[in-house]
Amino acid sequence: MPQAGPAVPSTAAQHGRHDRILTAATSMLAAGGEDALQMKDLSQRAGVSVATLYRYFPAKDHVLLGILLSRYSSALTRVTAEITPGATARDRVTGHLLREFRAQQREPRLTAALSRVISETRRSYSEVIEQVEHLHLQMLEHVASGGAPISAEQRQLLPVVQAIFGAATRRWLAGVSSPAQARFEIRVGCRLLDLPDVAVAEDALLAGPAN
Amino acid sequence: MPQAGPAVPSTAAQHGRHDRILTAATSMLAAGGEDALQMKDLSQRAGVSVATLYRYFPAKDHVLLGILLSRYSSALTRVTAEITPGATARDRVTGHLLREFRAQQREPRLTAALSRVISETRRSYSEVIEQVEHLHLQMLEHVASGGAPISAEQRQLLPVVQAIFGAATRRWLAGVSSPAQARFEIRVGCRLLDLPDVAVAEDALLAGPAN
DNA sequence: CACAAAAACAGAACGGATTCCAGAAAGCAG
DNA sequence: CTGCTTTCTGGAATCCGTTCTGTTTTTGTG
Repeated sequence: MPQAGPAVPSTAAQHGRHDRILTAATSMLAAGGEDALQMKDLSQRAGVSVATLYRYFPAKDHVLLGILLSRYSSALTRVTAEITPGATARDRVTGHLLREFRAQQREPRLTAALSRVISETRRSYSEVIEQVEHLHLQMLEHVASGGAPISAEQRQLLPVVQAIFGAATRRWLAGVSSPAQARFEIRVGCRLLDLPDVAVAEDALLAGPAN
Repeated sequence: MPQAGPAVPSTAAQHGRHDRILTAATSMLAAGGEDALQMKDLSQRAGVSVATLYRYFPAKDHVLLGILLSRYSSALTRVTAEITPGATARDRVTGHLLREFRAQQREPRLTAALSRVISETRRSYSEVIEQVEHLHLQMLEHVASGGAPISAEQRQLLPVVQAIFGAATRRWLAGVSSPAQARFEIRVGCRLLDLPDVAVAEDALLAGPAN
C-alpha cells in the first residue's frame, strides 16, 4: 500500500533532486521551448532516473507547474519585503503587472510554456494551479494594499485583473496582439480596481435564447 | 511539390468527410472529454483513414479548432440575424456572454477541450486561433452595436472583454471558481465597456524593479 | 472510354510520455 | 553491524499521436 512519493521533499538529497529537476527544466524551456523539454533528457540532466523524475512530478506538466510554484513563491517573498511605489492601488497594481509582463518578455519560450500550463483545466492539475494562482493573488493583494488593507470590493476584483493579465500575456505570445496592445489591455484591466458599486445583482440579464 | 490538402474541402464528398470528422469528434469530446478523443478511433467513426484524417486536420488540436470554427461561424450567422435585446451596449454584451456561458455549462467536457485549445500559444495554431477569435469578436461587435455602430473605444475594449470571458470560463472549468463567481467576473468585465477615457498614456508606470 | 494526377486507404513504423519491473542503494530501528 | 523498508535506477514495455509506404480509388480531362 505505501507509495506516497515526495510531493514535498524532506531530506537534503531529495531537496537537491527536486531543485535540480526544476533548474534543468527551466533552462531547457528557456532555451528551446516546450518541445525541447523531454522527460528522458530532463532526467539525465537532473541526474535522476526517469522513474524518480516521475515520482517527484507525476507528469510533464507538473514539472512546469513546479517551476511556477517555485517562481511565484520566491517572487512573493521578494515583493512582500518592500512596499510597491504608486499613489493608488490601481497604480501600484498596474505598475507591478507591467513590470511582470516586461520580465516575461525576456523569456518568451519559458513564458509560453508556463502560460499554457496555467490555463489547463484538467482536474488533476487544479490543486496545484490553485496554489499558483493563490500565490500570485497574494502578491497582487500586497501590491495593491501598499501597506494598508484593501477594500473587500477590490479584493473581489483582483482575480479578474489577474485573469486579464494572463490573457493579455497569452494573446501576445500567440502573436495575436503586440506588446503595446498587451500593455494596453493590462492597463485597462487594472482600471477595474477603480470601479464603483462592484456588487451587481445576480442574473438580471439572462433572458433570451442561449448562444 | 503538389500536396496541398483540403484545408477547405471543395467537393461534396470532401465536405462530407470534413463534416463527419467534426461531428464524430464533437460527440466523442462531449461524451468522454479530451482523453476519449483518439485519432485512430476518430478516423474509424468518421469513416476515413488515419492518413486522410491528418490530411484534413494536421494535428489533433486542429480538429478541436475546426470544431470551434464551425460552431462560432454558425453562431455568428445566427446572432447577426437578429438584434440582441438590451438597453445599452454593456447590457447586451453582458447578457449575451452570460447566455454563452450557460450554454457552455451544459457541455463541460467539450467546453474544457475547446477552451484549452483556444488558449494555446503555439505559432502553428495562431492563424486558426485568430480566425476563431475574430468570429467571436464579430459576434460581440454585432451584439454590442444593437443596430448602430459602436464607438472606437468600445471596439478597442471588446477583445479584453472576450479575454475576460474566456478566463472566467477556464477558471470555472478548472474548479477554481464557482459558476456564480464566473458570472460575476463576466458581469464585471463587461463594465469595462462603460469606462470613460479609455485611451491611456503609454508607459507612465514602468519605473521600479521588474518582478 | 482511357489515362494521369490527386485523394484515400490499410497498416507498418517512429517518437516521446508514461508505466512497469527486478535489482541496487540509502535510511533507519534494534 | 543487521535486517527491513523506502527510494532510486536502468531499461524494457505500453500507449497514442504522427508520419511513412505502397496500393487502390476517385477525379478531371481529352
